[in-house]
Amino acid sequence: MPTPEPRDPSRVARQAQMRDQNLGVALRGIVDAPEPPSRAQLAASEGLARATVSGLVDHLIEARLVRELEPTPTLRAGRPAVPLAPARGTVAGVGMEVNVDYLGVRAIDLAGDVLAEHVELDDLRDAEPETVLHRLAALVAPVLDELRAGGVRIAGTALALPGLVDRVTGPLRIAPNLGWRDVDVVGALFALTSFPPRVANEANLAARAEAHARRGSPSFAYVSGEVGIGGAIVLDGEIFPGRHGWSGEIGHIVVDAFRGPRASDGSLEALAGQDAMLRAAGLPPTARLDALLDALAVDDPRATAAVAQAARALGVALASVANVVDVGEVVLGGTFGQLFDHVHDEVAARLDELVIFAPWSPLVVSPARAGQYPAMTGGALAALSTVLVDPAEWLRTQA
Amino acid sequence: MPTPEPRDPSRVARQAQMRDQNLGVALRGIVDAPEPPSRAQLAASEGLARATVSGLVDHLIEARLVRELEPTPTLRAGRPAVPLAPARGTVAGVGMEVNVDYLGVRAIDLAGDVLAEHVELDDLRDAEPETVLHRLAALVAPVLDELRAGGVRIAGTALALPGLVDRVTGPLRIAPNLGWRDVDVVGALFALTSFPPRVANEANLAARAEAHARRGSPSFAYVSGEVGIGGAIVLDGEIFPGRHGWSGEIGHIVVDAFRGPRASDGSLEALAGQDAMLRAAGLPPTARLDALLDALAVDDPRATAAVAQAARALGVALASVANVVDVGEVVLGGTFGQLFDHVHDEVAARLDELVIFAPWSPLVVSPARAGQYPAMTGGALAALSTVLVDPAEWLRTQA
DNA sequence: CCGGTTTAGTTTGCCGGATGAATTTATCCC
DNA sequence: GGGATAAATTCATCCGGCAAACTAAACCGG
Repeated sequence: MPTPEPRDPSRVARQAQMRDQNLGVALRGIVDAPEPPSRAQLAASEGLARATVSGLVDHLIEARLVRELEPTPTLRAGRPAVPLAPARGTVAGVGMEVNVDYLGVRAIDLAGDVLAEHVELDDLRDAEPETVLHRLAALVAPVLDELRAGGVRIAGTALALPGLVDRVTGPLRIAPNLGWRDVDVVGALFALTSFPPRVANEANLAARAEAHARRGSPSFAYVSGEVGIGGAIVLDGEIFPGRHGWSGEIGHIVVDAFRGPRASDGSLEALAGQDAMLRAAGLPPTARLDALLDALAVDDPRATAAVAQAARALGVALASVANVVDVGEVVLGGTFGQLFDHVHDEVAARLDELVIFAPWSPLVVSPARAGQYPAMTGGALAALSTVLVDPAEWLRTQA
Repeated sequence: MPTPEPRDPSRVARQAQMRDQNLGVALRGIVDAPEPPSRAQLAASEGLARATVSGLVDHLIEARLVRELEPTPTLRAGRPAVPLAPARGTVAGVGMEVNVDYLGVRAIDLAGDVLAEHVELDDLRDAEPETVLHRLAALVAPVLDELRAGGVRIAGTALALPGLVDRVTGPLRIAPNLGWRDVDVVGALFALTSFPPRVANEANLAARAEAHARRGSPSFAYVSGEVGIGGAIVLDGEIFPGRHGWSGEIGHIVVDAFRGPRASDGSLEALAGQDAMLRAAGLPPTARLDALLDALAVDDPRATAAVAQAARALGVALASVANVVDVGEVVLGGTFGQLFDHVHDEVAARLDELVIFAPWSPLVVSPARAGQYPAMTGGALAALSTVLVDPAEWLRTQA
């Protein structure tokens, strides 16, 4: 007899799962709601019976994932509703980031409040991974201790890196701008913080923060212009991960295949990366983005031409993305967020010209609004999502 | 009071849905299995209790969606298992296609057998949509009548078109190579066949057939080289639809942004479309692909160069796709399937060179194997999927 | 101040459906 | 013919969502 290969059993419905699933529905309904909903509103909006919701909410309150607010005085007749909101300071997701110019931590609770944050600015190019990870651990460990001392449960930790991270097996594959390659980041950090972190691409996590900042399950392509150019695809508020978490590598799109001997000479990163722009603008490679912005402010012709050329490449690359994954909005973050006013028109023009569905569904180009160090926020949110996706399962692991 | 906006209630679990959902799990378990499974195997592989599966299977047999096969003589002790297989000739999906050179119908049952098929070859460029749809209806109507007379229930119909179709609202937006624009295809065909067809992009449906032919939920980027160049992204056996069903427009990827006055002069379709290849090979634009193949067979230098150039553009475009959506396999269909031996090496080389994750997860380039007119097959499968996704719901609509 | 009205939340009995154990069925093997 | 073995069915149980009844807490009008 052929051994009955166990297929993915996630699709089957069991009653044991039913309650777990609805617990998640209730929790997300409360966390994602624009206004604190009452039990009755929740029942109506999710299509569950009031009795069912009451039981679920009781469970969530007992688990300190949800709290009841004071009934607000309403002018209507009837018993006043008890508004429900995510609990504050009871669970934290911890986002960490190592990037070319800095490293840091940020802890966020279910209500979205920042509970702790530390950033160290430093040039980390070509620093030893081991050294850097020790520094990071030294930054993170006290945060974790302090949170736990305050009764905060740690939902998890997540590290953002500017490189290719294998979602399935964990190790960092390559981070060109850090000079890292095949580093077992998960193992190292686990040893140092006794927490197994998720590790993910910086742009993917930044896009997650961006999606969160925009509420309501938006869909967009996110471009993160740092030293390299990363990106991510967001669909209905969810990061599109691909098989290994290697999706969204927009910087490696080739927009000029016949430019140099190697096809990669025509990649977006080669044409519109920070180094390329500075060089084309006639600035020294050690210059920072501010220098370019200053030059643009005084209408320096070389700077203007450099940015125009980069914007054209960016617009063409993003048009390809839109044609392939059918997203209707493009969000420019990092460098391109700062250069937004200088690139917007060209990017929008290329999208209008090249995206086949533009006549029926015009594309929108907007700047990122997730604030500073979005990848740290996104990492914290990713860690918290463990709780939000299946609170019942998470509570069992905590007990 | 703010009206409680009804959110997407699909996530909540109710017991009424539980049985429906598991009925689908059981049916798909039988249809997708490589070998006809017994009730006991099904229970083991899906993680359901044997009692549960028995009940579900009884229901499916009664609904004529599943049949019991003769127990095969096995040499083991114990009561022999009753193998279960999809029923034959009880339900049909009907796929239709209008393309530049032909139009046709194909009806397929749950077992994957072709129950009926008709194709008419003709040059349909610039033909009136109304005329063509009448011809199609004249081809389809007798098929539907005949099937129904034989007791076959029609799960649905689906039409493949070489253009941009709005998944949400229905009408064809634009089919450049047919010369159609903003045609209400659904309404017209509904009036003619009294069936509301799904309408979808030809490449997306062809990719669906390709995924079906490869069993086991493969992930790949599909390229359909017809007169234009279409494509689709397949993830875990599912077509990636995008918001409107407009994803996978690989032909509109720009690989040479600085080639001509318009950026679209450097699109893949402009560089590697059938017309472009024929022109570059020095063949008249009225020539067909066979002429190019003949020229290649005798090592004609212009033909060889033309195909090499096209293959380079194709490889570069597909590398961008792989970088953005993290797929590990590329399937070449249509023209590129016929040219497979002449383009494979160049495409594979560009992927190896440009896809950032290639060193850790090498890319595979393979020819399509879904047979002739894959979009017709894909359309039939798409129609059948209504039954497979939620058999209980479908049975209710039939009653 | 009190009864009526309205809305929120809880209690209660019911019911559908998954489940595991026990039972029946059908085969092989000695 | 009597185990042994495996498949399929039967049956009592249990879990959890549900509708309806009920309680709670507000407003309002007299």
